[in-house]
Amino acid sequence: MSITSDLLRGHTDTIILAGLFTGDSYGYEINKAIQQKTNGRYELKEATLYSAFRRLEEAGDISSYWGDETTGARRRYYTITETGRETYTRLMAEWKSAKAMIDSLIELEEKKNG
Amino acid sequence: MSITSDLLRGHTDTIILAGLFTGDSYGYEINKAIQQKTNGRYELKEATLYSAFRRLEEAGDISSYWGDETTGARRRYYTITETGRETYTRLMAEWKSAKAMIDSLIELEEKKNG
DNA sequence: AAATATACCTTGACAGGCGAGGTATATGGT
DNA sequence: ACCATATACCTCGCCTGTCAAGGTATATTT
Repeated sequence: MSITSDLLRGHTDTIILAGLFTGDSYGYEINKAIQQKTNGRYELKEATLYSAFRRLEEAGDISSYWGDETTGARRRYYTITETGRETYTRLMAEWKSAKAMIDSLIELEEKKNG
Repeated sequence: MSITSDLLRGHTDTIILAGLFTGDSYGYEINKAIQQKTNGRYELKEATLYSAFRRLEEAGDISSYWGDETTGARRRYYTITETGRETYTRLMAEWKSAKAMIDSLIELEEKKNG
């Protein structure tokens, strides 16, 4: 397992929902976008990516359809649903509170003098 | 699984090392401190806590000894090692970079106009 | 012909978290 | 005397997300 993977764990769904928020996309493209945004420091492994799609579709957060490519490899496009937008909002809020919580738990406390 | 548990996953070791950084402590006390710091919003489950101790001791990040309580339940105290301090420093740095990375991946991008 | 890029998918294993259960000592209430 | 509660430790086995490894297919470049 790579260095950051344990810390990124649990954010996969949020990352995907964020990627779909402003428009439909497909797995390969979403992953390329992630690599670009992180300057190649992070990518979703394919198995992780596609199992996340399954999970999200089962939960009703996204829906999918086959693209009508006449050339090249076929693409399965994903759309974020209204439920998915709500999930995204909730996950964002949870992240903000988790972030503060983690910071307070792992930073060393100043010793209170006097 | 509780709401935040997936987001906290992977931080257990760092939290424990932070708790031991300024002095020896034992499982029950460390967990109480976590509950206090988070105003009861978070706690390490016992199974999680003790399996983390095993992991950290095996890795050489902490060492342990039995307290000499003459009354009450026995306590196993843990000490952070020099290796553990280095691990803590590394995990903190990783957290800072992961935090920035996650933020950039899950926040919605402003549409660039013109 | 072979390598590379695009694009999807499945299987099986691993690791961390955790529910459930167990052990033991001390205190306070009835 | 009995019970609940708090303190304090431990183990077993399951669940879930991640991922290495493998597979399929089309199109382009060398």
